[in-house]
Amino acid sequence: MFPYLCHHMNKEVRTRFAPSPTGGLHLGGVRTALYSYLYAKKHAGTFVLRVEDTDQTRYVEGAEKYILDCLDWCGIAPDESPLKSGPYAPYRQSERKPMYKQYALQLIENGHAYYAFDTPEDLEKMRMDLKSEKNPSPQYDHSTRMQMKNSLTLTTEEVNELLAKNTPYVVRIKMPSNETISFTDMIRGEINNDSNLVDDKVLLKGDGMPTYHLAVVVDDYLMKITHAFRGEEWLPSAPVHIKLWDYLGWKNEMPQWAHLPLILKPDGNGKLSKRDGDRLGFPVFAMNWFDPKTNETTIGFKEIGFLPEAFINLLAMLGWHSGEEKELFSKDELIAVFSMERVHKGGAKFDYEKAKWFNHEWLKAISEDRCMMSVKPILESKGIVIQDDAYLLKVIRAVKDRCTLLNDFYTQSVYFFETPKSFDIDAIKPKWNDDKTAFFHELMSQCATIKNWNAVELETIFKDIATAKNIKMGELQMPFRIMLVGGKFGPGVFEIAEMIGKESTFERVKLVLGML
RNA sequence: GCCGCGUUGGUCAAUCGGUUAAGACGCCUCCCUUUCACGGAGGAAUGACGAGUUCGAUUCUCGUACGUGGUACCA
Repeated sequence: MFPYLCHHMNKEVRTRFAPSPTGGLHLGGVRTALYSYLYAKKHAGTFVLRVEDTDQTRYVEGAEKYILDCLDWCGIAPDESPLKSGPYAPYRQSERKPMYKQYALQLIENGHAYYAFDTPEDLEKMRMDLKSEKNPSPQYDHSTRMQMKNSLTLTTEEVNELLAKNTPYVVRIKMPSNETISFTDMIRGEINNDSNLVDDKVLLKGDGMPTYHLAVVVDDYLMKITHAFRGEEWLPSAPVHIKLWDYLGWKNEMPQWAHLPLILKPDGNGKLSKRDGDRLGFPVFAMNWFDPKTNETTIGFKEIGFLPEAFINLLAMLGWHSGEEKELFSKDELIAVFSMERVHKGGAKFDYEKAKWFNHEWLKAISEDRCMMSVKPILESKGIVIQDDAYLLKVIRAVKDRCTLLNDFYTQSVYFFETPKSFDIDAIKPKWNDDKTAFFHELMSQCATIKNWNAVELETIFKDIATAKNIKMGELQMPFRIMLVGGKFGPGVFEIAEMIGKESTFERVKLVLGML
């Protein structure tokens, strides 16, 4: 029925995420990886990570490991990667360097590419000479290539001589003239480009490394990639890739393209960047990123207290929608319902409030054990000593609904473990009087004889004394809360008192009484 | 400048020619709660603009505007 689709339908689905190891892993990058992962898993396929480290000048130590760690944390670890080798190794383009040149040469041989010997100065001169108001950025293309120093304008002998003398050169694609280059994008449908407007992109650089354009085509072919997802910023260079697949004779093996919409900054306009996060106070990287060049650490979603479940859930919903009202999806549910037909075309502004809402929902959804596993190390890292997991579990139950991020558990539960370091005295001092001081002394003396310290009994005694002394409960509960918690928050006071025990309760009451 | 892509409430979005134009986040009000949350019930708020096609356009076509991406020996 659709013969042109058959070659894809019969193949094992293979998708890839191909980041450059140049820094922190951005939200948009994780989402590209996530969609690639979901698509592959939905079709029982393979998800590959290929490191695009062809630009040696931008290489950052540690970035590759970091990216793998991020994917791991998100639960979308690749099936094949530099660390988990597979049938198409190596998975680093720098290690694949010897593989690219032959294809560049093949293109030259077939007349679809050419040697270019222009120096950076030559290029600069051409651009300066041709630059005008109408044409602010002149290109190396069909209109200019015959004025440049390349194997199209030089004789074969001249070219061979330059080559023999090891003259630096690049290989450029020779874009065709007067041709409409078309392809079908999974998200956007048919896209057409005028070949005259596309420049002769460099394929092989002076250092022998391929550019992205050559490498992505060669590697997607060699690695048998069937579906290639990438950011929308690649759309303008897609025609170059389309022609490359064609010229290399691999047209029938070309993957289906999907150019994902951009994630935009919440205010104003433009692509979301690390700077926006710094400015607006939210992370844009998946995990903490330590930049060895600046010695600066940028906060990540993980470290600020996001659950990986929530993180991929919110990312999935940023640019995709199931069509139903359900918004909370586990990874497995996403795999089941994900479809490219429901990916949006337009960019989406990132909304941190909504992101936090997802985490809050996930916090409610996960098991108490799971929650404890995540929270315990956070509390311990802040110096809280946890002797009893059963007690921790009770604390978590008591404060869970009040927490949005994992780190909130600290402020919401420190007072269960230690005496508050500060008390919001201003909240009670103005209305304080001797009657109230007497109330608390009476409370302690009556409680001293309690055999079974618990919230119900404490509350009864508390109320009885209040009634006897004719003081409103509200006037007493708040001070009591401040004494135990330090501030105006937390679960019911009597419940807190029961949990921290009689001794701690009295200790804190006396402490604050002394401050009034 | 040129080229590509996009445009439903403040934000994420449903709708695939006929609806009172869903739902969620956020915001506001009320209830619950003598704290902060959770929860519950309500509310305000939307099809960029202009043509055309059609009995009928948010939906299809064209134009305009706006936004965004690209225009490197960076990816």
